[in-house]
Amino acid sequence: MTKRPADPADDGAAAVRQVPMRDFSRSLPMSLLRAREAVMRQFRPSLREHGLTEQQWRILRALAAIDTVEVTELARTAFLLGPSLSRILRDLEARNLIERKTAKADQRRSMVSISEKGVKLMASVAPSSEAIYAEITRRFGARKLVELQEMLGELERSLAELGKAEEASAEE
Amino acid sequence: MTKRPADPADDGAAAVRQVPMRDFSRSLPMSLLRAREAVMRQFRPSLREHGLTEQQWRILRALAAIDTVEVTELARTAFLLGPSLSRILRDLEARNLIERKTAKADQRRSMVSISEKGVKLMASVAPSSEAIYAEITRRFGARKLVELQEMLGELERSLAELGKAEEASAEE
DNA sequence: CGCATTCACTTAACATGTTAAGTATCTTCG
DNA sequence: CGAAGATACTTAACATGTTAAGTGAATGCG
Repeated sequence: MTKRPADPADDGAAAVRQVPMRDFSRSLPMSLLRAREAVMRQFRPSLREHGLTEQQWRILRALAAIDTVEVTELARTAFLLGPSLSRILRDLEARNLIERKTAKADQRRSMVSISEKGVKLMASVAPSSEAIYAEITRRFGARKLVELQEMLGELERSLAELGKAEEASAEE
Repeated sequence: MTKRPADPADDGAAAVRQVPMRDFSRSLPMSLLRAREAVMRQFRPSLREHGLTEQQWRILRALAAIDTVEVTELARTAFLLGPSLSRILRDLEARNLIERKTAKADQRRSMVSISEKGVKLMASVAPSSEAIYAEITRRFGARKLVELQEMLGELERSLAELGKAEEASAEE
């Protein structure tokens, strides 16, 4: 048992377990993941009843507010990656919930808007969705909710510029 | 007839939709999603260099701390759904990063543990991972980080029992 | 004991996340 | 003008999220 290499460069596989890192369940990504899941768990059943996924609902909501947008801008608004958005728009268009037409000025751009049917679907989902949000707010506390969201925004801003320097210096 | 200029900005963006709901970008799920993405964006490149996804890393971390667990318990610890875990364990086992053997007492249960190779891989990733976490902590502030995590935990607890009553009354 | 239930996973099927490659269009600049 | 580069998507490929169904092994109970 006293067999222990004095050289710190030597790995000593057995020693690894003595460095457990932070308690796993308390890591920030985990906390965020669990919190978000707790929230989304409330919404999913209602959305599902209306045949919508969380992301599809995000897109419809974004479209309802913006009226008409190009795909790239919609991706930023709904916080979806291009490929995901591309697939979802294809499906939503097939279900006639959105409409698409290429911009005249720039044939590359595709302008997206919510359809009449999409508006109606939103109207049928919104009440229950709002009710759930209200209940969450009530349980957690309206003031704390605002405070939490401010902290989340601040965290986001704190990390916004992190990792840009590397790309600039290590481009290939 | 004067041919209308192809400028799309002239249609006046007709009356904004009626029921705007909360500002979309300020919804709680969105705030949580964005914050988590801002954090994970920092870790992914490093993990990727070592051939690991976020979830695979979660599993290895959980295993390193627990030594040996059954799959269901691991799912709870790593916060993964059964099917996802099942697939990932299959792959990690094929890469010899974990080991599996069915429990003697109960043939249904499968006991999972990290392998020697898995331990070494962890040791090679941990330093950079810890450095990134330290930088995030430094940028956001250690105290605020703790505060944020407490709020997240509280939010989670607030919603823990929500939605259980329905199932009890509306079982099919 | 025997059989319906429950349990611990695993498979299946479909949707999204993530990165890389492809395609068509537009822009730039010689 | 015209080829190189930039843009705005779209496809492809692989991994995970999510729900439902399947499989084999315990358990409960008459």
